[in-house]
Amino acid sequence: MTKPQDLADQLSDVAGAAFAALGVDAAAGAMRRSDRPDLADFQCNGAMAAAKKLGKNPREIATAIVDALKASPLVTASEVAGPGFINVRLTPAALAARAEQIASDPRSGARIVETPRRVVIDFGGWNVAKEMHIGHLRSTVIGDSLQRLFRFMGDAVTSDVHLGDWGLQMGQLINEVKLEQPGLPYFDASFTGPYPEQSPVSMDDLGRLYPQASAKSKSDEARRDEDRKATQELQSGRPGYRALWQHFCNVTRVGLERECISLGVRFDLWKGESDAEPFVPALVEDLKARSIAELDAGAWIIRVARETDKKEMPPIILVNRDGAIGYHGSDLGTIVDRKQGIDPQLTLYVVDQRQALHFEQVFRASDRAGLMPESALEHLGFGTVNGPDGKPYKTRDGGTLKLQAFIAQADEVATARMKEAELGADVSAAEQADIAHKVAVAAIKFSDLSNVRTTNYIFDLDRFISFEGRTGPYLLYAAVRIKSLARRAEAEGVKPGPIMTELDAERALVLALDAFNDALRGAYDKRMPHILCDHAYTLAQAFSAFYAAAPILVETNAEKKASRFSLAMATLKQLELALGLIGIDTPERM
RNA sequence: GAUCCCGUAGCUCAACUGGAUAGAGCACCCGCCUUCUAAGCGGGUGGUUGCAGGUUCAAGUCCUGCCGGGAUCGCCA
Repeated sequence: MTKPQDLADQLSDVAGAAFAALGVDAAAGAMRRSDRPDLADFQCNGAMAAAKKLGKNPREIATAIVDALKASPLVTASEVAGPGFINVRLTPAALAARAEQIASDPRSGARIVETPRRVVIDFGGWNVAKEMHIGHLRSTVIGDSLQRLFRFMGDAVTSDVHLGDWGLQMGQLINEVKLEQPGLPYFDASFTGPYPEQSPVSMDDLGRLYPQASAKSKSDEARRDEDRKATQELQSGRPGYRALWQHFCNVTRVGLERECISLGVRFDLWKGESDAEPFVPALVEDLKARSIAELDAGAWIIRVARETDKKEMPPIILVNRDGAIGYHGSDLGTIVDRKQGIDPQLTLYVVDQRQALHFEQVFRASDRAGLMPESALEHLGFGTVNGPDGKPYKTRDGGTLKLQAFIAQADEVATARMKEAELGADVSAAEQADIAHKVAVAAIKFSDLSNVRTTNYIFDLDRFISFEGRTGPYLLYAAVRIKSLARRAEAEGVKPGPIMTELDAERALVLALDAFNDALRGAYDKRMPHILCDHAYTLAQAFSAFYAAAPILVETNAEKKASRFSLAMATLKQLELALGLIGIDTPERM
């Protein structure tokens, strides 16, 4: 990390040096925002642990640290509290200086990583022939937030949607189309082409055929064998199947791209499992030659169990007994592809938590095979989206809620809310629709991302698209009020000036702004977007309180007016930055 | 059966990896628009953190055992 430092880091340096002087690791000096704003701005709890190590009285040690802190020009008051808490209150000058720094910094006080890495983020992972539904929201929204965050922190990110386009479901689908339209040339092995350019199936057809085929394959052993065979033939290049499969992919992609535009999500690569296919044969041969892959019950497997394992660790199936490549094999092939192309130092897989075992297996196999070390591969699991019964969300009629319908519904509610509030009456219909959509997307993304990534959550439609309280629209509202303020200020010729922190609300706002860097670091290190959501909300809240308590344009004192205006503008910049990292776009008015 | 995750206010969720008086939002009650957008602000009610032990200056957080819910456990992805 490089300069400038946030207030906690500046204080930590002072306290850390004092601890070091006592022969304790400087890490003991870590300062953080106080839990007790009534007592302090920042606190340090290191004295207690240090006292234990040194066998000394914690209050005695804390007193020594306090003396050092008091000598700092940043500190106006510092004292020992309770068993050895160190409390610090900052000088107005220190707060003002930090506020100025944030106000003038395009990154709003956020630092950047020292050594950028090449990072691949694999998310989305939608399946061909399946329309996006509510269950696909998390990977998309979390992955997108992470790619924005990692880029902002300075890493070289490549995002890849990694479509599910290569497994058994493709064979199932081919056979299902064959049942319905047996006369198509795709099924005629003697047909020499060319195949029709027009797809024989629409997305609606696929949406109908897919569950149908899947159900048959599940219940009917003979049909399943047929599906396996078709899958194997597709994978080994049967022209008719390839041509038909290409139609499935194309038809699906049109719909997926539409959702991406609607959600404001972008991928660098639209690769799929099938793109790993060219890398697999050589990989398999190599692994066989090195005896890493072994033949077992007709399948080529890689054993990944370790003696230290507490749980059962099944081997991965590199090539199944039909000669087809499953998702184990294609995931390894994908690693080879990325290694040869991008050569990432870190790969993040944003995939359902239920696939944790799968990724552990693949990562171990990759490590054993010398493709990429386990340490460079990370599965970022997320919880499932459940209904009120605690089971994966279903609509009242038992079906899945399509993402497109869900977004449309959110748009409608947002539009209705705008009318109700009589806002935006003076803008064009097109702008109104644009605002409503931004509000809807903000509501959806914030609802999802503010949950801890790893836990399941209960999906409540009304709560998801509610616009009051701790919601995406609340954040937009705060930003929009500042934008409105900026327009008026412009018209009145108000200019920003030196920042002062007189009122409690002003102090609180500066402290909130200062916390951005720490929130970013937390969200980045832990790959947890909810920490960013939390920060954005806290900031918006601090601003709303400030906005109510501190008049700006009507303030008669010119210095106060200029200071508050500066604070407002600094807040807007940081709020928009933070929202941008969550994937939320701010309208000009609402 | 084995392994892992979860259990916090009526509801939905936080809690900076062991710190002070466990915080938000919704719902409910009381105030605030002749000052910059009331999708807002201020205040209030609401907790034995599933249960029982243990570790220590300090436990929602760590260890053990229960209870309840969920997920996963070789040729589907």
